[in-house]
Amino acid sequence: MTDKVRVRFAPSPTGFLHVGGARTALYNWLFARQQQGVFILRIEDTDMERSSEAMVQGILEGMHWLGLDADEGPFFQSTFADAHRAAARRLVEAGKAYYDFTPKGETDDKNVKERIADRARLQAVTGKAQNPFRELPLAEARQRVETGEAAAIRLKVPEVGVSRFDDLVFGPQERDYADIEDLVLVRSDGHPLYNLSVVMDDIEMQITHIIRGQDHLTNTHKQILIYEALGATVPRFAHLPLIFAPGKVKLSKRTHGKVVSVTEYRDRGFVPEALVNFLALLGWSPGDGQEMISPQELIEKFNIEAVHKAGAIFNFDKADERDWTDPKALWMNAEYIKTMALERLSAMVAAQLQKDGLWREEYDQERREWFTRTVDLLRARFRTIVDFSIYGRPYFADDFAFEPAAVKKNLKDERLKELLPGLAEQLSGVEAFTHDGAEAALRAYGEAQGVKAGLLINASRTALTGQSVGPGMFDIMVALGRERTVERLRKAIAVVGT
RNA sequence: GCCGCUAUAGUGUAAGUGGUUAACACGCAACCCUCUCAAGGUUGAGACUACGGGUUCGAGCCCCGUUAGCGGUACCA
Repeated sequence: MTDKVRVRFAPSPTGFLHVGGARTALYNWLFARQQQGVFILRIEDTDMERSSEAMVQGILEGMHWLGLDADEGPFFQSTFADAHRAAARRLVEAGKAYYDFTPKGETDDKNVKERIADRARLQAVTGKAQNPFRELPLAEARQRVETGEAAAIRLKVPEVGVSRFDDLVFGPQERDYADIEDLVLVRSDGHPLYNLSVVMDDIEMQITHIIRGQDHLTNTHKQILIYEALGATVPRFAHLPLIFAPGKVKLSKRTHGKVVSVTEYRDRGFVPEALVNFLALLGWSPGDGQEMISPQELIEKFNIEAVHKAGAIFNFDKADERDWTDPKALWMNAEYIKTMALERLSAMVAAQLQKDGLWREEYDQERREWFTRTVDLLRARFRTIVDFSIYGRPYFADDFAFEPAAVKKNLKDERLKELLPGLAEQLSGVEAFTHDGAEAALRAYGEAQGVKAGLLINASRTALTGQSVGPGMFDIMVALGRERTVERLRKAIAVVGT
């Protein structure tokens, strides 16, 4: 490896980072880090109408959150439009491209796909005519352009032969030149088109490996033609299988909502490494069955040639609030929450509580240890950081709601109106308010009252947290402390039997 | 229409150069733990490897065909 690896992630400025784009960015980043190469970010804003600073912000935010910081950039493709136009003109001068004076056709109301098919069917009978301007003498063409006549610039594609390249993921690819039209490089209004722009920029930025979505696979042949016309070295290509929504349909924000946006994962309590881990495994695996892989390990183990060829489905159920995104991603996030360093988790939870107005300065002062211990107690059954604010609310705040189902299940027994205050009384008299101390007191009280301990325990859980599930009851009591425990047990009689 | 890519349980992935009951994870179900479960443990259901041929003693793996899905095909990116 003599030349330093240089890769780029080149998204359109759509206002947010798409999970598919995030995976593409991730694979580029992994490859760059592994090869000690350079990772570049370039915004493909050729389509001027669709771009603005704000549209780029979401992408930057998403990448930064995931930890995929670029070594160079962001660069903006539109900045280089003049160079692209100049290159196209050079190709014309060199006889590798030509001016096409055909008036720009009217676009009817049919969709693109239909128009293309119609034209193809027509050509099947007519026979494909060669562009009449392809062989127009250069001097004549130049003169017409100088008089102000509008002309697009098209690349001259060889009439016979095949184009070949070896894709790192998809293997050997070939395409007949006869199947490739003389592509437009620059529109008649002077606007350089995508295929020219990417190639020019990739040459300029000395990109060695182009890692991108499979939707660019067949067009790669066209781009190679441009590289060759320009006399540039053709880089290596690695196309990535697409990520689909359930039903193998295109994953789009329009139809699938925010699940496709990376910042949504941040906002809904994902640990960035968890999403990175999940995304990495969507189309690639280390082969040894390992699933929990840190970014550092990913860098070591990642192998572009082991990337899958078949598209993957990003599984989620729009109707299910709990499974708002892929269940496996959620599971993975829960694993990270369970196993990550407690200090870091606590910091993330603290930020979340601050955001939701549940934070108290003392959690970082005299109750710091309590706070960390509580986070540790709760993390076993939470799947996102946001869960700490929602399901963890009773632990961090005194105003919390009673879940109707929990009340119905655990606070139905009318006897509880007497038992709960009684239990509160008992607990306030316990000398050591510890897990075992509280348990002993509760069981003794249950026995004295002739009720099963389970009734009191389950009722207490709901009385203390409003929920029917959670950590072991006595752990909850200790976490809340004697005072709050006693108070909540007494107040809960208001909801008994409701 | 034409060109191309792909095809292993519901989902994500395994199964070096063809070799035994197709493995793992998520999800799902049941059971256990028991004070709850959305935690933990155990077990289980779920795939005639898209379909049809062929080569072979033997095919998820090789060959041919079919089908389906997807992508491309544009003065979109």
